[in-house]
Amino acid sequence: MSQTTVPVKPKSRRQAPAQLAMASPANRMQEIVDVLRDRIASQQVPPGSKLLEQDLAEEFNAPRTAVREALAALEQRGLIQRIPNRGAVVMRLEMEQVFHLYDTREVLEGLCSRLATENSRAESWQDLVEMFHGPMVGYAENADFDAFIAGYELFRRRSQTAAANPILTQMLDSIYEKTQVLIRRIIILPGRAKAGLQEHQAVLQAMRQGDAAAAESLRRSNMRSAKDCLMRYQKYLL
Amino acid sequence: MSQTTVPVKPKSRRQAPAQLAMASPANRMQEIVDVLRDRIASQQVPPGSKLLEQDLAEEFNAPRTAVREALAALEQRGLIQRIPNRGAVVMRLEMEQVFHLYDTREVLEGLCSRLATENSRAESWQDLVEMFHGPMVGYAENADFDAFIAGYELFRRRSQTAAANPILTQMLDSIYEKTQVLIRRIIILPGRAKAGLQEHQAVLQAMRQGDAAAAESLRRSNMRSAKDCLMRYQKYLL
DNA sequence: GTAAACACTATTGTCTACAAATTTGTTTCG
DNA sequence: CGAAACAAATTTGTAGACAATAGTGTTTAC
Repeated sequence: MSQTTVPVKPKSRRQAPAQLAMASPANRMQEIVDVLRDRIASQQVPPGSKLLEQDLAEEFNAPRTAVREALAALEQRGLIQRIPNRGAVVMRLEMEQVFHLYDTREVLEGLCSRLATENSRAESWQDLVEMFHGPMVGYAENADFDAFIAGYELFRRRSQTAAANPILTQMLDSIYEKTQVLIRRIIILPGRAKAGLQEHQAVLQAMRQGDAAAAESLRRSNMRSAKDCLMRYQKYLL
Repeated sequence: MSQTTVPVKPKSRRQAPAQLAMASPANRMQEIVDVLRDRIASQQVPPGSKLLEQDLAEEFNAPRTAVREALAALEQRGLIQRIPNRGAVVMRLEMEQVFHLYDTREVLEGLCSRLATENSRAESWQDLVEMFHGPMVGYAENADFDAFIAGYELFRRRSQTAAANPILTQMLDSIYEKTQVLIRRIIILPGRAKAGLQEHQAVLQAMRQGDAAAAESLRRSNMRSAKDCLMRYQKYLL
């Protein structure tokens, strides 16, 4: 009664073609955003670089308007900075900001581990437990960082999926896309790979036992440890 | 040496007019975003309403392009939904999403209280302690919800400022602008105002004593308590 | 009388042209 | 020879026009 019904009219006169799953406004623009996002995150385009609208328009065979919208999106995500009549430059991340990112990431990752543990059966983590006690040990010892990082990302993806919280996922992703480049630099620091491995093992053990509180606490410790390492060696990094 | 220098040229030939503090691309567009944000957050425009580009363009005396950019920004912030050739509607928040928001908010508010405590002198919270033991008690008893909520917001602002973490601030704001309407509905629930007041008093006491860990823990309890209240009375709310 | 087919209207999406501002290059004066 | 002033070119910002698509109303056939 008091429920003010939606102005949406479900009067199905002509069936909708049922292809609603597409990108909202322009799939063209979204592609530009994705490509630029990858380039920035992987530092193919270094921080401080200028992004010219016309160049991008020619490269993507798109009108300048589409590029403009893409740049607006990237600005909102904090990946580029646009100065009024001077164009867009790739955001440079200062050490201070990195610390802010890691402080925030700490509590979000903790939440993610907790929710993942609460929402899924304890046995479902068995394969990851085995992976982090098996192959991952080898990757760490042999300094096979690509495989090692891939393991980390599998853990993250699985955790996020199990946590089943879109808001959380979105926020974590917005942090990842800014700090992605740092992971490769942290992992090569003295003792970091081994420490990270052990910490992940501890988190996974808690998850395997269904101990959500421990999983959260251990994951947060893990993030703090990574940040500490970052602080100790910051002069060698940025 | 290995430091790839920026393509930015600090060759100061003609001094910049030093008015860099303005909104990035178009201050016109930003205004439209802000106004629409307020209307949506305060539900002057109810969920499910259609937003017509032309109407908005006329109202703001702006070209449709500007309105379009504003809508794109609002979509990215999750306040509206744009369906390909059908326009933009104000996002409706489902109960499930509200719970996701509160789970995430819990850990972020906890972090905020902890950082605020760590970064500022313990004495600096004295005035808020007094406010929450003085005037705020009266507001709660007399059901003066506007003043009560204003007190809450002062606490939040002060905490955020003291925490001094832009990333955190941004994420909390993005949660606030979605749940803002709920606060007025939660506060009137049986016993909620009084419980919230006591919980805030506890958090402030911890902050006043410089106990950052306790502040974080108590703030998280506070958020959980609010969420519990929300769950218990959800059938009366959304 | 109901349902499909057609035409019309309204709204969104895309593109091009023009205006404003900034940077770069050149010249001139001390 | 260096610094300021001027001019040209590049680049961003804005606006409006055109095209495409979805929704609505009307007609027509069974």
